[in-house]
Amino acid sequence: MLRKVDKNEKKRAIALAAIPLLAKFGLVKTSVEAIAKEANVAKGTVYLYFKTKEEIVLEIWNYANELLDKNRKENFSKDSTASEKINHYFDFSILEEDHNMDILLKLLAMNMSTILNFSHDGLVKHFKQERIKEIDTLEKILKEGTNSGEFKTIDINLTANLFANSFHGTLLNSIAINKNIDEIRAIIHPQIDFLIDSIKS
Amino acid sequence: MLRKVDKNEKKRAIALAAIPLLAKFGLVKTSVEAIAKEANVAKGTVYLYFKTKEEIVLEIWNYANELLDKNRKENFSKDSTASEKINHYFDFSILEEDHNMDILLKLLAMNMSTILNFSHDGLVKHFKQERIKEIDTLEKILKEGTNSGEFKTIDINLTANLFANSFHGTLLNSIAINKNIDEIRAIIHPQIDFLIDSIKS
Amino acid sequence: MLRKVDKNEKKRAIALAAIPLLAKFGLVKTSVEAIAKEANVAKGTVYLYFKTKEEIVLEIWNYANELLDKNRKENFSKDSTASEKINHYFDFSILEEDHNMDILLKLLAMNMSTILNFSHDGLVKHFKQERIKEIDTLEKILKEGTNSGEFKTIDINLTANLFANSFHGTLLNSIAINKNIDEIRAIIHPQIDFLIDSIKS
Amino acid sequence: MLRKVDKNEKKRAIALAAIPLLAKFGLVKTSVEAIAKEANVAKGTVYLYFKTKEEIVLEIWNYANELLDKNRKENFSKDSTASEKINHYFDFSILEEDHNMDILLKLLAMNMSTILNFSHDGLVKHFKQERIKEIDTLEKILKEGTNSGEFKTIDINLTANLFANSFHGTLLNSIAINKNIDEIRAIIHPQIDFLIDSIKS
DNA sequence: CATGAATGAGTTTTCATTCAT
DNA sequence: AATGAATGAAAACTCATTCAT
Repeated sequence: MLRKVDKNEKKRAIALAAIPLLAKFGLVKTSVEAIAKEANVAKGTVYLYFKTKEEIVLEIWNYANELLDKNRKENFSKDSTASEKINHYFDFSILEEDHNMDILLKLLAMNMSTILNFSHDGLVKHFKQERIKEIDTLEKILKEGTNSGEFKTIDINLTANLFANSFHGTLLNSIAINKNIDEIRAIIHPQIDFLIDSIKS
Repeated sequence: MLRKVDKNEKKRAIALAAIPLLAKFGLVKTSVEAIAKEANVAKGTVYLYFKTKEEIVLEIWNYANELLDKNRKENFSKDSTASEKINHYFDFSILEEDHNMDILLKLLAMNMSTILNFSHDGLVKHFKQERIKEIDTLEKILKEGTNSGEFKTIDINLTANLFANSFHGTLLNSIAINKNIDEIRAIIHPQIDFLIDSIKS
Repeated sequence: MLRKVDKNEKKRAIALAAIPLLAKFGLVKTSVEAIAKEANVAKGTVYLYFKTKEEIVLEIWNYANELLDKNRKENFSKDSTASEKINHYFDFSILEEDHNMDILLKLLAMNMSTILNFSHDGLVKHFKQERIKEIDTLEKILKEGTNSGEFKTIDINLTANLFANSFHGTLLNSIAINKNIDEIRAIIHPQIDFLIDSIKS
Repeated sequence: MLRKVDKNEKKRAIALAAIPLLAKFGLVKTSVEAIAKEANVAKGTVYLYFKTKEEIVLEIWNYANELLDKNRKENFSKDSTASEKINHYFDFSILEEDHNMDILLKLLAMNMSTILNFSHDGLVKHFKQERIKEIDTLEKILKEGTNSGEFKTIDINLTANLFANSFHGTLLNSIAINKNIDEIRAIIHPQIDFLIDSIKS
């Protein structure tokens, strides 16, 4: 029983140790050797917990999603209006307490890079699920807003996608040209505000 | 008389032959060997025209930009209103005559993937320049629209970025989950229309 | 329990396996593949013990120096006069028990060839150190001989260099024209004797 | 008739252009491409005059020997004593008028390196002939000296070899540790003098 | 559970040589 | 005679993965 917990913890520990490396060098240029060293285990040990190198990325992705979900749940509970919820949906300040956001950004870039390379089916599948979940969440908030009269009558799905896509586009474009977390925030929030304004009654 | 070979033409021919491979397998998984075979030349010949494998990507990128520029120039000349210009800026139907758009999409994905991996300085530099050019072009169109009274008074830079980012975000998210060109078009255009509506006087 | 492998032993084993190949084909024409095959390991294993092909040569050089030092120490302890010591300094019969001298000669040729090509800094550095050690040793013997009255008053440094250089010259010239160890010995020893005679009181 | 002269001249011109490159980078690291460029001809042209890259080295060697022969002939005619002749045999100051001696030294190193690598039969054969000629010349001088009473009765062959070997040994050892022509001269001449002294009556 | 030595397929890149023009 | 585009064999080196201990 206890063993099992240990196992998951160790798995996650190895994955977390890999984050800065992956963020810095990307998946291809980060060797299992380096990950093992960073996690203070032997190379063989990594393979006890992960069948392939790609699985490490999957574990990190899981971790990141858990973080984001937790973040959003905490934020949402404090909000009253739909606008506030949208704002919080795209806000990660809570993560900042425990993590170096710039590393997380690079990690996101690496994940997106891997996905865009179609080099790992598991990751693509995961990404699709997350996308669906995301649009779903945004649609719920938007519906809430229209129901309450806070927002105009809009095409819910279209608008949810617009929010999500412009957010992701800004993120990726910004990361690609090496902007840091503060610069990115300064770009994203006005855009979200603009979009919210354009659907407010 | 020498065997007459137009160096630039041959260089481009090799680069174009590489497109489907790169689009399908990504840069890392596409070997120079495979590119050579696809281009019907010997491996050594590829290195006659490109110092490194990465340079092939750069040549493709150049080619793509030439295409897009040509496309836009042709489109713009036919337009009268700023709204039409924006719509055309994000429309690539002309390319469709000569190219398989789905392959070009995968290629775009691969390029973005390479950029997000920070694995090729030349490409990142190129990307930055293109971004600047893009925002510049969009700002000009928006200014034109506000001057003519077609658009409301808006934050030009913010709006230009919003257009560009939501376009890119949609593109990348869609490619990542394997949507084809027609599906992507069906998502992008309503979003562009939505944004145009929100700034119309 | 780990598979017990003495890293140093294995490293040396691979290096020793490389000797006949290097002696026969030289450094450039001997591939790591061939060395691996000769040592009955995989190519990757060679790189586990040596970062570059050149490092193998360095290890061989180390080995050769250890052999020679051991040989000289053993010989010197038996000698009484300076003349005898000089003679023994240039005598390698003890090595013959364990090694094929003709292969060692070819190896020496290859090392000298590598040095004269300036193609490996580490080796050149090593060679300089050995030269200094050699002249040093010879000077000590010569001093001993002059102090004891066995030799005339001579320019110690000049004479030490003369011994060393004529020895090396003979060796290299002989190897270059494919003389075998016995022929070389027949040339070297009379020369050494001639030089000793010319400095005897 | 004229054509033939042109051909040899061009062959030599290409070979001479190769000298600094070969001296600097060695045979293996000097590409035919680079030699062609240095000689201001196309790569294919080099192969009109030389069947293989190694033949270029052979041509250089021929050139060097012609130079040395000429140098010695001129010197010898001015000399009266055997001692002077020996001194002049090992003196190349005349070459200095037309050539950068340090480059010639590096070239010599490269040649010796090639020979010690047994990588070119033609060169080894050439080297053997030169050795024979050299010993022959020295023996003649020594005989002259003993006949005239200038030298003691000595083993002519042994002494000739000693002169030649100590000269070559000094040269190679010095080049190997990067000494320049002036430093080398400062080492060689005292050694030659020492040897001459030891055989003087 | 943990290790780390061993593997060998796979990739990039170089360059001597050929030969059509 | 001269060119230089094309070739493809050859080599160094990397690294994910396996498995004996």
